[in-house]
Amino acid sequence: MLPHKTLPREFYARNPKTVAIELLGKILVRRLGNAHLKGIIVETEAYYGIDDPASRAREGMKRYNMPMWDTPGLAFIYNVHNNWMLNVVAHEPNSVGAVLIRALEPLSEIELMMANRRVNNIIKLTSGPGRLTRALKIDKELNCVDLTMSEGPLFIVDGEVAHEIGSSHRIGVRRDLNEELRFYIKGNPFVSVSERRIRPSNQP
DNA sequence: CGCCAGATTGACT
DNA sequence: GTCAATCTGGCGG
Repeated sequence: MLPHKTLPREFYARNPKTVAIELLGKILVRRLGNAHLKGIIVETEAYYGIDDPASRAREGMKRYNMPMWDTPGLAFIYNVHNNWMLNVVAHEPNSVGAVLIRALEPLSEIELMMANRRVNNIIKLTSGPGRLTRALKIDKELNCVDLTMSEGPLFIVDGEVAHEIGSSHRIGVRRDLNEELRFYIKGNPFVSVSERRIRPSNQP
């Protein structure tokens, strides 16, 4: 089997919703020294620009959210309640957007991930946006890293997983759009919130 | 500088 | 189910 190829820039230069759906099954790779920590992306969320009340871009361009206006395929990383959120910049030309990586299925260097998280329950290892960044040692140092570069510390490569896709409203946001923008691989045990625990909508 | 909100998590009733 | 820890960025004084 040939080594997986990184996803090209054009992959990310599309509507965030499309990118969120197509990132499912792809493989996130974190290089730490000689080790490659890998996980299959099993859950994502799409965020738009100023028209999206749940988006970090809703208040217009600030220093911390500038990557959302930047080149598609860069990492956009910020902190929420002491947890780092890993996003991929994704939008059409002259637009704004990002995709949040919410859960991974651990693939390789699982021992290292467990050591980083100090848990021995593999289900809890990378099932959640804050959990996976801890397991893969991802923080603001990697903000704006180019995820199309296999020479870098963090990148995304093609996967070969056939899967069925589920969708729901986004998790944990205060003001959601009336649109399902969370996507996950159906039946995958590493998805952060089980299907039956999802309410039909976040709308008031 | 202090205050507050937030795309969370883990511990606990 | 409840609830607090803990950090960062934005904003007001």
